[in-house]
This record gives sequence, structure tokens and C-alpha cells, in this order.
Amino acid sequence: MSVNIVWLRRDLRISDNPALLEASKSGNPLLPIFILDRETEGLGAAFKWRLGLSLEKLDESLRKLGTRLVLLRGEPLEVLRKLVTNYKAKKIFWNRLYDQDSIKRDTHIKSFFEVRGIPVSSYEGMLMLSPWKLKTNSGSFYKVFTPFWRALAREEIEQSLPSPSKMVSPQEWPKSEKLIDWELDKDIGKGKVYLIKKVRVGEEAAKLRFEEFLDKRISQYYLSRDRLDKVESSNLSENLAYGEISPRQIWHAVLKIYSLNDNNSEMFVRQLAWRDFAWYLCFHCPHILKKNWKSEWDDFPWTENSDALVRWQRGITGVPIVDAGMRELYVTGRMHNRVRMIVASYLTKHLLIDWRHGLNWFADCLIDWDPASNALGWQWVAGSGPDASPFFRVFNPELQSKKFDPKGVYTSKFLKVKSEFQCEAQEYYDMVPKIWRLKKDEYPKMPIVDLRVGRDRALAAYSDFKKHQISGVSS
DNA sequence: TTTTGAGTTGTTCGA
DNA sequence: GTCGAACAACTCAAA
Repeated sequence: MSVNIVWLRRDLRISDNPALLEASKSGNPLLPIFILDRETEGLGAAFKWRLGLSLEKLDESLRKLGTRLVLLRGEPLEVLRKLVTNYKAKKIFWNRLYDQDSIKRDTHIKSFFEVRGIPVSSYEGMLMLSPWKLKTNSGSFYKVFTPFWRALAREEIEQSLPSPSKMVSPQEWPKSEKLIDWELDKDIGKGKVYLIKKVRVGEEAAKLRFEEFLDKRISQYYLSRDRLDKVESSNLSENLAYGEISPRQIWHAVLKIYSLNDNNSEMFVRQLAWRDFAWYLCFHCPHILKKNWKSEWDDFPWTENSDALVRWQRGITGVPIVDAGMRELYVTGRMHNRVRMIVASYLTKHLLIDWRHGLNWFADCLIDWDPASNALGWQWVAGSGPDASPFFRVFNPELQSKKFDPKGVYTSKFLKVKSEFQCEAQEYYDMVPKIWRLKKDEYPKMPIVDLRVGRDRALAAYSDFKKHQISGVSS
């Protein structure tokens, strides 16, 4: 019997997993593998740690179904080549990834095996719609979200798939490495003590989380999603990041109950579409992950201010909402979407620090890190991204606090600035690393940069920059 | 080809 | 307190 290899990557689930389902259909023995390569080892501390939990959970789930997950380490091509040779594998299956490096690697591996008579089949398991499927009337790709969204909403999104009904084990299993030896938690150190309290790991947990959201919170989503003092968002980004749930599953489950005419559910699936849009842009324009989407921004005079950067990272800028957000990020591995915009705006506008410094810190801290969404978000706020967003749209942290956290519930939960505390707030505060902790009255009395001054300075910098560009072009 | 309307998430100022 | 205009000009997408 020939063996089918299923190479799992960012699709750590059993249901709606096209590669896994197709590979199991033939009735041939199935070899589900995960490969730790150098690139994965270099990913962010929180993401890597959380990845380990996901792998553990996936293995558990597979074992309940009579099979297992094989963990292997090395360069993917080499690892696969050995498996093909040693275990008489005849076919390879995977779900596609859309960053440039993965595409390059996968294309190479695919052609390597196909000329040797080993077919490789790849599937859409990550997005609602593969990136090449949507085009404007003139045949180019969308650069603006709203038209993209309208086009996507017109499409028939493929139904999500069932779990494989049976998975046949190979006669002999390759030796799996031990997760513990991969030390996926080594960069996070003691941070995991904080993070563990908030994660919901694996496919089952993701489903429960989603059902709870559908049941209790989606009906208020449109109005409450921006509120920081309530827990109204779905929190599914964490599970989506590892593929523990698929966007198609979410899309169809929502639309089974609600229609797109309903404000709440429309707004929610719109957010899913943003995730698709980020990967869509990444596919059509790979440089978006690391470079300014608008190349003229390459000349923007960001300041190098490592002291301010560190204070931003540790949440001691002296701007309460910013600092609360940065501490939420550190102790929970996530941050409310609106606060992401506020802290990003403060870094790039008030502090005039290059958005890539912020992007990298987020990549190191987020357990829901998604390279495409992260890059799109940062570029959007910075003004270098694919959006007509004018630079003068500078978030005012105080005003944002008033609007979205009027009683300061969020801020005091993560930041110790007052003497009175709720229990939960104290708990969060205690999670912050000791060297970050502030003694009594040590919280900055003045922000690093005064809000008014910072805003004016940012506007001036932008206006200068524009002037130079115009004179630069004409001279 | 040209034209037209619109563009996730904002802020401030003055009426 | 609320509301609309101004902030500035450009690119995108569809008609």
C-alpha cells in the first residue's frame, strides 16, 4: 500500500481541511506531518510557544481517531525526500500558503517531486477565496477594501468540508521528534505563565469559542465591537492564526443564521474578509510584508529613538491607554483591535518611529500573529499602506479613551496608575515582568511626547515630506 | 477613454 | 453638547 503524506502547516485542524480529506479518500495509509524548519524557529516568541500547544492538541485529536501527528525537523525538501524514500510515499498533499517565501519553497518542492513521479496536490485551506479569483473589471487586482469586499460578497464561498471518515495508519510510523525537544517556549521564558491563562487551544476550543460568540455576542457586534470595557469581539484571531478553525467554517455558520443585510453579522464577516484581503494583497504584492506599500514612503524621515521605543514596548509612555494596550499585549499575547490602532498611531505619529519597529514587536508578542494582517494594519496606520488614509488622521489617545472606554475600565485593568484596584487588575499587573514594574508614584507624570505637540510635529513632518517630494520630482 | 464618486476605524474648530 | 466643514490631494474602480 502506498502512503500519502499530508504536510500540515497553518492548518492545524481536522475538519474543513481539504488536503487531509483528499489524502484520506483513497483509503491509502496516511502520514500527517509537521516540519520545524529554520524559518519557523525564527518566528516570534509568543507565536512559537502557542504553536507548540496547537501541535500537541492536534496530535491528541488525531490519536483519538486512531492516527497521529509526526513531528520532523529540518529543511522541508530534505525531510520530505527522506520520507518518500523510506516509507514508499506516493503522493504529497498540503494546503497552500501565500507569502512569497512559502510560495517559492512550495513551488520548488512540487516540481522536484513531480519530475520524479510523485504528484503533489495543493488546496485552498486558509482563505475563503484563493487570491487569484477576484479581479477588477479591468483585470487587475483590488487595492481598496470596499470594492474587494463587494466582489467577495457576490462570490459563492465554497462549503466547508467534513472531517475524514477514516484515516488509515501506515504499517510503520517514522520516528517522531518530541515536542519538548523543540523548545518552542525557550524564547518566551516566564512569559508563558501569563499567557497560558488566556489561550484556547485547538479545534474543539475554537469551535466552542465561536459558538459562544454566535450565541451571545454577535447580535451586539456592530455597536460593541469597539468597546474596550466589554468583551464583545470573537477572539477567533488566535485560532485562525494556526488554522484551528477555517474562515469558510465561520462564514457559512454565520450566514446560516443571519444574512449580510444584518448589520451585526455583516460587520463580523467583513472582518474575516479583511483577513482574506491582507493575504490577497500579500499574494499580488509580496513586498507589503516588509516594505512600504507606497515606495515614496521609503524617504520618510523616521526618527531613531530607542529609548522611546523601549518605553512604548514596556507601556511607560505616560499615555494611559497606550500603556494599557502595550501591557495587554505582553500579558495576554493579544490586544483589542482598536487599541492596536491607538498604540500604532502613537508610535508612528507622535513618536515618529518607523512602523516596522512596531510590526516586529507585535510579531514577537502576539499569539494571534498573522503576517499579512499585521503588515496591513501597521501600514494602514502609518500611512504608507494601500489606503487613501491621510497622514493627518492622527488618533488622539485621550479622545479614544473617552469614546471607547469612558469609565477607564480597560485602562485600569492593565495599568496600575490609581491606588484602587479591582482584583483582576491586580492580577494582570502582577504578570508584568519585574523590571517593568513601577513603584508608587513612578508612573510618568508627563507623556514622552505631549499629545498636542506630537500631533503638530507629525503633521509638520508629513507636510515637509510632501513638499520635498514635489520639489524633488520637479527638480 | 473619460468621468465620477468614493475611500474601515480621525480630529479640531467654530457655529 | 452637537453638527458640519476643513484638513489636501490622489488613486482606485466602475459606469
